[in-house]
Amino acid sequence: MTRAAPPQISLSLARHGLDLDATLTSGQSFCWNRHADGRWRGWIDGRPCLVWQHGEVLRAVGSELTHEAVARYFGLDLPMRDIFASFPADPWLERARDFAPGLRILRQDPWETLCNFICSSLKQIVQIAQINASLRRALGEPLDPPNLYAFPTAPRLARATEAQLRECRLGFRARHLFVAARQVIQGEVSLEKIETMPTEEARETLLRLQGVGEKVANCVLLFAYGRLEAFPIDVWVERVLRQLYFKGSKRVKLARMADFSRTHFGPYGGYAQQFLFHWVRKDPRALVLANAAAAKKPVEKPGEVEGQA
DNA sequence: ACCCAGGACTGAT
DNA sequence: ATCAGTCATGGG
Repeated sequence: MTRAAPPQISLSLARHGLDLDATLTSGQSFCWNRHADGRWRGWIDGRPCLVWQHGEVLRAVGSELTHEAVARYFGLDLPMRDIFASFPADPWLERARDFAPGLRILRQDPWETLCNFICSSLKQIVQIAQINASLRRALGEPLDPPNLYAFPTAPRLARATEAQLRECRLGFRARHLFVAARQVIQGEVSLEKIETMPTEEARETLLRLQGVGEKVANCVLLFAYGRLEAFPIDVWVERVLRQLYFKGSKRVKLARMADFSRTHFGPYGGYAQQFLFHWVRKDPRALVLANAAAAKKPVEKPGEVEGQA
């Protein structure tokens, strides 16, 4: 049986701007593979698709894929002008933003995003992508184009044995994922209800899940629920914050850095965080500059606020 | 061999 | 409330 080829979706990026490569390699999504011709094979709202960019045009093909779904996924409805305008006058942040100004925060499926970040602890980004692919192959529903598998649903993961999960190289994260899946299917946490909750309540709800701490909760809030104030602090962000805003002081505690980040970077702090994260990971000069900043002068007075207001 | 990775959980202070 | 130990696994 033959199907009509799905229509090609085309979106103008003239107003909004987008750097597809930077966005898809910035450690927020783990289901995209870049072809040699520059096209990206991946998933939007659980539907397989192909996406590519020619300058100020974004194109996508995939069955049952809509213009609105693609625009929403890439956050093309966000007020980027306001977001940039809300940033503080901060030379470091400006540098990070200028490194990849087309970096955008995605709006991904909450369940898959939750799973990805439960699996993310003490893993490198490439390994998280490998785990995502393994889970699809081992437990996901096979789709029409062969060798293509949907991400396993919560019931499917809860029905799996912990041994099956460990075969996906999850290690100690297998139990976390297994328990979290049960919590979701038993209604202990409703991923749908989180959608309309105030961010703080949404965060508290996510924290009830096994394997979800502050960092993972903030990643899910930011990369799936569009809560742009959520500010995940992983080892990279912690390092760059410490070096740039606390002069390398090892004694500053994480809670204080989170507090500083919220007030300093403002209502779209999550976006600032993503620019900083991508910058320190991808720009070799970032580490040099950050180290130089940290070497300037260690703090003397522990009570003082180091980061410039 | 050694250190690190988009951390969270547990049990002892 | 804070804090070190521990948890698998693969890359560099």
